[in-house]
Amino acid sequence: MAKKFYLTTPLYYVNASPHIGHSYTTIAADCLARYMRPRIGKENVWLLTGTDEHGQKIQRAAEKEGLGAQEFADKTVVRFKSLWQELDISYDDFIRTTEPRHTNTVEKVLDILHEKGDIYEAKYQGWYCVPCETFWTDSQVSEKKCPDCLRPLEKISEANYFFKLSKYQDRLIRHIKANPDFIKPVIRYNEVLSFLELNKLTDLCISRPKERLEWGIELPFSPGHVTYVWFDALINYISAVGEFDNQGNYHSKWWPADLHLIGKDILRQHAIYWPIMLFALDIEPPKTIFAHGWWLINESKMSKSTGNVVSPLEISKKFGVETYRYFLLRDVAFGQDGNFSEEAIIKRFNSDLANDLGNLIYRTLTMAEKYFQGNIPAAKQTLETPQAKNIEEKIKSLDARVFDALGAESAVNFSQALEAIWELINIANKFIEDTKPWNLAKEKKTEELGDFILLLINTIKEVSGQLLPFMPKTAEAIKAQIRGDKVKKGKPLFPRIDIQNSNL
RNA sequence: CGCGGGGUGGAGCAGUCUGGUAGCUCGUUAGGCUCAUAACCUAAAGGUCAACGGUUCAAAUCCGUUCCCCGCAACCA
Repeated sequence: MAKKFYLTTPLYYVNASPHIGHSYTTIAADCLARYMRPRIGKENVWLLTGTDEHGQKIQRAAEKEGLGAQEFADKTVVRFKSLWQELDISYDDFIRTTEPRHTNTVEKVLDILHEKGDIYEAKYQGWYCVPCETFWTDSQVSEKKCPDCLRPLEKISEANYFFKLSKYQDRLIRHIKANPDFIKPVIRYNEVLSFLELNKLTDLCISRPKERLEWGIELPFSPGHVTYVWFDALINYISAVGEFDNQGNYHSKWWPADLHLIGKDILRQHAIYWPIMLFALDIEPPKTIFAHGWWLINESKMSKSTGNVVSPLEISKKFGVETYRYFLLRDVAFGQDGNFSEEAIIKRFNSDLANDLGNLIYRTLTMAEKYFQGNIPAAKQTLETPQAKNIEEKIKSLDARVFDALGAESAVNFSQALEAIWELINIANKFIEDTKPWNLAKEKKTEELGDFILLLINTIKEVSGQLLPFMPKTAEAIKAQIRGDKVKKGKPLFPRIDIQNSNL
């Protein structure tokens, strides 16, 4: 396993409230960080998240509310931070693109690349919609009308700065081919590679004139321009954990990032722009970029215009944080799209959490209290059944199976890890049925009964340990019921949701 | 003829590379059991594996054709 683990979420754009997609990436990242910490040492894991606060949309949104851009960002960033608190996100650092540590680094990067000749000035032609204050490229426009408001456009030409993506295209292709784990899952790897092989990259426009956009980081070599979103935002991954020296060399104990977790919608920026920026800066690219899928709402893409945006806060309040985390990480294989609905959550909750996990704990502790007055029986080695042996083996091998799914170099598969945990839970439930403890009790076979209970308790302990990164509070709640050599049954952890009789 | 992914019992998926009795979860039905949150356990029903054609002793799996769905197609967080 790696000696250090630096992982990131994207910087979320603060023009609106966080939605389920933001929470998905962040919960996944948190789960991985929690998984890695005990394994390689807390001090060797660094989880970075943060907010992207520059750009036109924020400037506009601020104006709408009669606030300054910074003021507006300050207000929105709180929504993200408090959501992360609610969802038990254990980030190590939270960076905002308006912080000096970031803006300084961006300026430095711009200077270095400008001096090197990888950023150059050029005329830029396109169409401008005066009422919308929006710039459109030729390819976006048809019949000289604004795609948004359909009003006539003005042809404009302005000077802007461009970054030489094209110069590094071949190198990027070589890098991708030499590093099969660079972009994951495979479908995204192929998508990026074939895109690069079939298209010639055009240089990236990285500036906006201040007359059109004021809210951004000024280009050090052209005070009339600010840099444009992606060039600003991506740099956070290095600005948060290191610095450039006077010779323009970057130093960081964390870089290269081990994993950038992103949504598939921002794959191109991360898999093409970002590594090329790093090539130009002579910095090693990240080890892996993993693009996960989307949550669809009633089979369709979540969007503000259709009004089907799901609030993570609302769902976690309704079903519990632990349920929310579990559902997102379990219901679809990481990388694929999923369908989000309350029905789907309830189904998972009832079958996995209430019936399988919750019930296993509850029935086991009930027996421990009923037959042994809450004492965990000492081992007597009387259980020799194949089922018992099987469980013992499964307990021993669970850690490795979860590791294969989650910790191994090329795997980030939360649902597979959870499936492995649930396999043990299900075997334990069957084991109870097969052993028939109620008969052992009637026949006064106390030693067997004791060994049986002990094995179940050991199962539950292992399960709760493995569950920790996914559902930290649940793991704690389970531990609280099994302390030392005593058990103390609490209320059911996941009381079944009765759809008919609930007001959900 | 742009590139790519996919169409498998009611739902969601695995299996396709390395052909050989079609598997998992949920749902449905029947039974069992009582430690348990109407839970748990067992069993059953249900699929011509999109269609057609080919290769083969044998195809969901290989080849060809057709139909359908979904991503990506340059600055969009």
